[in-house]
Amino acid sequence: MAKTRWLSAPEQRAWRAYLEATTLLFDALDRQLQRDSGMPHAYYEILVRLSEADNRSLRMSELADVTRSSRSRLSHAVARLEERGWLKRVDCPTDKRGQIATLTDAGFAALEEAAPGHVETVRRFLIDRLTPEQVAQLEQIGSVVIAGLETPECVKVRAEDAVPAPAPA
Amino acid sequence: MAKTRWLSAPEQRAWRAYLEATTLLFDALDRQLQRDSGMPHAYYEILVRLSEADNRSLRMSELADVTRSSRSRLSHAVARLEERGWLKRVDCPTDKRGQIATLTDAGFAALEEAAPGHVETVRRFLIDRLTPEQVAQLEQIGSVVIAGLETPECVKVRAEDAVPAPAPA
DNA sequence: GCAGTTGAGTTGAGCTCTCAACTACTTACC
DNA sequence: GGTAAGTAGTTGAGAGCTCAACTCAACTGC
Repeated sequence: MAKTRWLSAPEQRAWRAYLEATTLLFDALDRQLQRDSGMPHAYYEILVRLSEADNRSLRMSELADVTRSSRSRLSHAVARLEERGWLKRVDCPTDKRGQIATLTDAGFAALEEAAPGHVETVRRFLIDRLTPEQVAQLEQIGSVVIAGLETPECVKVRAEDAVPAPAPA
Repeated sequence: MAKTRWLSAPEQRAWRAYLEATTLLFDALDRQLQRDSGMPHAYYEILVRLSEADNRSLRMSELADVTRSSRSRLSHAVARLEERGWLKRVDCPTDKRGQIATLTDAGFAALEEAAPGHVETVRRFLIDRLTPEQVAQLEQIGSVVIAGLETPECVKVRAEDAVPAPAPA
């Protein structure tokens, strides 16, 4: 294995600031949603994505893709959400292996109830603290990272092996 | 309650890009560490912070602060790490309520073993994808968010109430 | 038309994290 | 110096997540 390329001082500072900020922020968001709406953030995301889809419905695998969730995590989560009556699952007519998750009216109502407090928290702890330039920078940085992690090659790596391959320059 | 200030289009894009990138990245980091070193990222952070401290030791509450962890989470985590022999706890001589966590040689060795693969992954999926300007921007953004979440007022809010108070402008 | 393989989704065990309750000690105040 | 309030840390129950194993359906090639 090649000699480790440790992080430089500026890189280290950036990584730690990002890590700490994100830890604090995500914890705060999860706590707010859990307390005020009785759901973790991951569940909120599922409701949001379903609410935006045609017929408020998505195949499980599409839902997993857009929420950046593993199949297993989604399967567990959807089971819980179905127990609460916030969505229901029906068989896919064109592919008998498939399941389609549909947001119920109760689920939509729960989302409408939860959204204002959540958005307020996102604003308060993130967006409203940044300049418009920083908002744009954050989008740019996020996009680059997403691109790096969703190529077929990296999806594979993510799933099974992160050994330093001849990384794309 | 005041009318909700929804996110503008650029704000929404930035928030979602950040959220998705972070979800993917943190999942990838956790998976790499779990697979190659048998520990979650939170445990790695604990080992890192102890290794940097004087005498490789910190009070539980200081360790909780620097790792941005709740007391409870840290207490559970330290108990697991102690079972593995990676650290040990001793009573604090000056405050009988206190406990001091100390990294053992085995813990230090585990960290040395884990670090290269972890740093490689951070580089590969984050740092090496960014320009030096973006690295600096990320540090700036992170610092602003941390500052907003660690003021006494917000610590309190985080802990008990995120209702839209007359937020600092 | 029938193996073998791939894809969709689920399940259960094990682990981490959260929340709330609790013990034990310390500090402040009178 | 004794009580009240605050601080340090732990604990247990409950919930969500990960990993690996599994079922069932759809392709693929012959």
